[in-house]
Amino acid sequence: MGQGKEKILQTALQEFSEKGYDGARIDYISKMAGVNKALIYYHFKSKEELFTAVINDLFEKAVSVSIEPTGTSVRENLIQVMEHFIDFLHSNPYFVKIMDQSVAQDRDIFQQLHRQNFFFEMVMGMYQLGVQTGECRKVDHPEDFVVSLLGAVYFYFSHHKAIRKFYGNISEEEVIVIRKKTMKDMISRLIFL
Amino acid sequence: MGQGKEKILQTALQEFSEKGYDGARIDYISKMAGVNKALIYYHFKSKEELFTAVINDLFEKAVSVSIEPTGTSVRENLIQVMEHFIDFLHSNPYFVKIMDQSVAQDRDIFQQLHRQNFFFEMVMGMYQLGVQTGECRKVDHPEDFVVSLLGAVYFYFSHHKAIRKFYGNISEEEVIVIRKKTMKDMISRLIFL
DNA sequence: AAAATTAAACTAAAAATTTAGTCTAATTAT
DNA sequence: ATAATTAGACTAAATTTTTAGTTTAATTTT
Repeated sequence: MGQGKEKILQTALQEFSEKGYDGARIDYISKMAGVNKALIYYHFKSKEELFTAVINDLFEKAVSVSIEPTGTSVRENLIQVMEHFIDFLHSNPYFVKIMDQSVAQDRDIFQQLHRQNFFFEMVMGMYQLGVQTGECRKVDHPEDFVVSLLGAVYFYFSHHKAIRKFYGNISEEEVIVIRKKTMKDMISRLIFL
Repeated sequence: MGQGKEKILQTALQEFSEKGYDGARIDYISKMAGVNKALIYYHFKSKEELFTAVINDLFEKAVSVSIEPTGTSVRENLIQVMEHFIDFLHSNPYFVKIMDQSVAQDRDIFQQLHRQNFFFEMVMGMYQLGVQTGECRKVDHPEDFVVSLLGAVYFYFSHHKAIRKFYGNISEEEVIVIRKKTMKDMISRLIFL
């Protein structure tokens, strides 16, 4: 395999994540990737198939970074998982963008990806374990708490462009540190005793 | 004035919010609105201008529902404002959708809308007042707490399609009640003493 | 040799935009 | 009063532009 295919996928990810499926231009991708347009159609049947390939490629690389918490308490593990989530969103801005583009319009490939539920289920499971071990307080609607927590983490990244200014002139790394601290605080106060 | 213009704006809001700017089709808007395509160009110079008109129209109607908390404590007021925010997002699904479409791609009209900051500034101001009156605890990075809270509220609505299933077979109104309760709980535990 | 890649011109369809004109109700001039 | 004029709302059809996708023949890489 030549390096063309990989370059096309990279560039297409960027283009799709910035412009969305409809806004993305094949001509532009070929120009940016420095390959001939015909090469794109040599490797991929259509724009739709290129998009699908981009998504699958992204998920393969993304989910391969799996999450195996190693702490000794539910609290520790939950915080580990959340920090991992924050790091992941921080280092994969295209992931967030293309996710949101695909949610906003609802592209069918998205309905098929069961990985969407994965994170929710995991956090939910950890909470339930915490209730069993007596570490977590019982709440009436844990699913709503989990959704709120995930939203609290996700929102900053998904609306980064609009939100970032509220943090002033510090580096992105510093923001990430603050975010982790806040989330730790939130988790502790919200669902632990 | 004929009823055409209003009908076009309504239909265009729906179309843009569902398909995004690039995915939206003038043909489809005219068909759905039951008007001739040329009428759209009679009222609006271009697709871009129609989009801008839709956004402005939406903001006018949306922000006219202003928020004047009437409680006697910062806590009460903050909760009132948040509940109002939840109600607003609940009853304006197009607003949320078109917001997210416009944030994802960054359409320039969006940078111009100062109303984006409005809600953040208000909540932030209320928190600072709470610190002065001794109702709220001091946190190192209040801006990050406010962003997190807003995210916790917003996320459910922006990712409604993907998230809704976690709540099971209850009515949307019931979910809203739960959401309000959760937010009240979160606010109390997170920033009040 | 086979696979990967380029170049550039091309097609067909889709979508945006324009044109040239109609219809109607209100306003103005006679 | 009534004829002339106007202004706004609207339409049908044509035009222009954009864009995905193709083709062909040649070149480079493995």
